[in-house]
Amino acid sequence: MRRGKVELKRIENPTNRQVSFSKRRNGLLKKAFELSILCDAEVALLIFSSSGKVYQFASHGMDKSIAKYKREVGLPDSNNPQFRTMEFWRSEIEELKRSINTLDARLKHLSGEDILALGMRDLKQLERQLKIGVERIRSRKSRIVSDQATLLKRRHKQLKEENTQLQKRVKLDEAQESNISSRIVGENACSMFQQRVLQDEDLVNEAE
Amino acid sequence: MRRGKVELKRIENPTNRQVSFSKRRNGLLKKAFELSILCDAEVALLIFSSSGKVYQFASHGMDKSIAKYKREVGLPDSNNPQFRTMEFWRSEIEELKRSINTLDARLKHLSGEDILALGMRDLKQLERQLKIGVERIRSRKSRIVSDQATLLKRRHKQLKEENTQLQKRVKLDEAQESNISSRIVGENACSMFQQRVLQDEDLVNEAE
DNA sequence: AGCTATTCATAAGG
DNA sequence: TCCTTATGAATAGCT
Repeated sequence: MRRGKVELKRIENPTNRQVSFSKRRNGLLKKAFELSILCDAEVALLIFSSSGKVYQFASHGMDKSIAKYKREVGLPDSNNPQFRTMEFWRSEIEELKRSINTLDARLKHLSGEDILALGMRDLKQLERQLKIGVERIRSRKSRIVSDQATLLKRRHKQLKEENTQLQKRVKLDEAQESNISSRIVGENACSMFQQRVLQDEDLVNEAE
Repeated sequence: MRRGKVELKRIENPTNRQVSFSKRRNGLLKKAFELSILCDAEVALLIFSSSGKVYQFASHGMDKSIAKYKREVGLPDSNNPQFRTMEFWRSEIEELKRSINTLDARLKHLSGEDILALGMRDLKQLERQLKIGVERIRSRKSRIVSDQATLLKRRHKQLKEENTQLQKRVKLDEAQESNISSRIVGENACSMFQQRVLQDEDLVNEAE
């Protein structure tokens, strides 16, 4: 039974505080609800307990009421993070789209498309640029071809040397009247030779 | 003096409703305040009157409480508009960046840059494309030159005709013993002739 | 959680 | 809008 009016300060006893919280919270939620019904008002109530739990009442939806609050009270705050972030993204996307348009136009020009609006000066520069590109690509192509030719020559030389060695060995074997172990060595060497030749054919085909 | 408990429905009498709103609003705000003090809770209360006025109480700041609500309640709702919008923008930007990278790579290749990783097949296609571009640009250039040549020829013809007419007129004037009015016509015709010649010289220069 | 004494809130009326 | 008043509602402290 209540003795005297309650003092307006934090209830120090944790148990009493928790009990009071529970009762007053329900009372507040009930009164918020009643106000919204009886007086046809939009009421939004958020209660966070000190232990972190959330209790809420919102007659017209919490998000709707928050949006309304932001609109009516938070409007002059144009440097709120949401607004800034949105502006940032908008400008970011604008910039990216501009980049794409520039790149796309340049690409078309280099392909000889959409060049009707270009003047003689631009056309000449474009042609110069294309010739440089062609030259670089030709140079790269011949570099690849010449590298592969070098490789072929080296392999050819290796093959010839192997061949010489093998012929020597065959002669040696024949002279010594061949036995089983030497025949096996000879077969292995022969399959290695065939493998190399196949690789070289691939290289030649690709370089065409 | 209250007779019987209040019925939980909208108060139809507008005056009574307004008075009740005023009283209950204050009561609710007071109780919200008491709850926050007595029980050490975070309380945020928004009341919108039907006439549009906003009343609020927030023990820890309205924006702070709203942010806390969004964090704790709005987060698991992954299909809320904010989250969707953010995801949409992120993917939009990703896609744009990918487009830019593709265009940039293609542009470099067409300029003969960054082609070390390309194979013989790609290089050949690139060269073919560049040659097409060069051909289109050359074609456009010669079209411009030939158009201008046509224009020059037509003007040349016009000039010759004008010349003939002028010579005839001069002869006629001389034969009639020239007067003041015929001299003025002769001077105008002469300046027109000089102007045309200057324009044609510009055309020839630009076409080089 | 339920009870109860007590204070509080507030509808109606002026 | 404020005051008054009667009365229902809320709730602190206890069990």
